[in-house]
This record gives sequence, structure tokens and C-alpha cells, in this order.
Amino acid sequence: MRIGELARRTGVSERSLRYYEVQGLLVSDRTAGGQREYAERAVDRVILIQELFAAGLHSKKIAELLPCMRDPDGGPNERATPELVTELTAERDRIDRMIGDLTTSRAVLDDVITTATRELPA
Amino acid sequence: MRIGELARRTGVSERSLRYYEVQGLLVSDRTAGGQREYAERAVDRVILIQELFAAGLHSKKIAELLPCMRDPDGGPNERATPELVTELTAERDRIDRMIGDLTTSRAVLDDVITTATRELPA
DNA sequence: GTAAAGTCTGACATCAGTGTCAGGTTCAAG
DNA sequence: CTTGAACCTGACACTGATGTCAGACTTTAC
Repeated sequence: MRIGELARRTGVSERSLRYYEVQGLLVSDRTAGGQREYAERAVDRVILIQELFAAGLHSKKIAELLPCMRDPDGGPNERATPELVTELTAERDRIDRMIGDLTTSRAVLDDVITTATRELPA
Repeated sequence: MRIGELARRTGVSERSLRYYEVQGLLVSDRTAGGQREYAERAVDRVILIQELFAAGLHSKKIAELLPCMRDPDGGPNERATPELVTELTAERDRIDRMIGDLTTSRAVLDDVITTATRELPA
């Protein structure tokens, strides 16, 4: 598929898809005329990239991480270096803290919403 | 306490504390000479603000939210307007999605870490 | 009263992903 | 072949919290 369809199907802008390619997160074949042609699996890949971005990982780290993923398609997976493992462990801990913070914030919001939504006392 | 101590105790930079004040998130008394003087409760307030920032809320929304919080000190709480409730509900949903994304990303990282850490097969 | 540490305001820089625009090329349908 | 939609590259702008610096003032300790 071409970039427009991939953008539509993932909800990610064409601009971002091109950016992902520059950052080495996403590959594409090119037509004779130079237009990007994506494989079907690009859809899942893009969604994953977005999730990792949402988790606060920067593109550089995502680029290192992706080749080390256990790939259902059984691609030629690299094994993460010890340095990368250290970094990823730090990221994982950061994510755990972030989930904790989010849970707290969610409770705060929930409390305000509940309080405001309750019947007003006579 | 003055700004330096508050920064130290919360782990938030003085720069950010001043920014919070400009954004209407944090109030301070001033000494005769114009220096900020914070009450003890500012510590918890700052930590809460940080958590809300971490949850992706923008300062404007935090500024609206804070006066509507159920305050253990029983301050003069505002009741959230219906509009604000709508917005906060949207934020809560966003946070729920974010927690879902984070959980996915955490699993991805965990998988890579585990795979890389496992004993190498002979 | 003086020195040193702390604080003030205001301005400019940074980051990284994304939006947007311009000017040109490619593709697919008629 | 033509036309319009889709795509290309490159460049610049934006966001919003935070870093950093300059120059001046305040506070505290001696």
C-alpha cells in the first residue's frame, strides 16, 4: 500500500510516517517513480511505534529496540546488547513509575468528577 | 519556606516553581523584599501538579481542576462546571488509554529484556 | 557594614514530534 | 495525452515545560 492508505489505516499522519522512516523506524520499498510502498505488516509496526512513543521512548531507542523484538514473522532478530538491556530496564522502570502516576492522577480526576456529578445537597 | 527549599524537597526546579505560579497553579506569599514564601502544604501541591503534568494534562486544565479538588484542609472548594466535567472525563478516558498503551509497551520491553537475558542456547 | 548565598524578573534556547507550505514529480483513470 | 489526485523533498513553525543566563536585589551570618 502507499503512504496515504497507511496513514488512513493507522491514524498517523503522512508527515509522521516519513519522519519514522528518516529515524530508521519504518522501512518501505519504492516504486520506479520513487513513491513509498508498504507491506501489510507496516500497519502493526506503525501502531507499535506509536505506543512506544506514547510510553515516552525516543525514536533513537525505539530504533535500537525494534530489531530485538521477538517477531511473529521470524525475521532475523538481533539480540539486545547488555548496554541496551540496561537502558531498556531503566525505561521499563520509568514506565512503571509513570503508570503509578497515571493511576494517581486518574483517581484525582475521578474524585473531582464524582464530587461534581453527585446530587447537590438541599 | 522559600523557593530553594521547596525545590529541594519536591525535586522540582526553581524555574518550574516560578512557572507554576505564572500559570496560576501555585500561590505564594511574598516577603517585604519580594521573595516567595511558601506554606508547608505547597510541597504536596507541587507533587500533585507534577503528577498531573505526567498524566499529560496541560497547565490550563490543571489550573481549572485544582480549585475543584476535595481538599483535606477544607478550603473553599469550587464545584466543577458541567463543561469542566466533560473535559475531565475526556482526560480520564485518555489516561485510561494511556495506561493501556503503557502496559503494552512495558510488555514489549519486558519481552526483549527477558529474551536477551535468557541463557544462550548451546 | 560587608560578604556570601539566595532570590528576583525577563529573555532566549532547547527538545522532539508534528503541522504546514511550496514547488515539483508520479500515478491512475478517462 | 491529459487531468486531477496522490506523492516527493526540503524547509520552517509550533508547542509547552524546562534549562540557562544576566543583572539587580534581598537575606543571613559574621
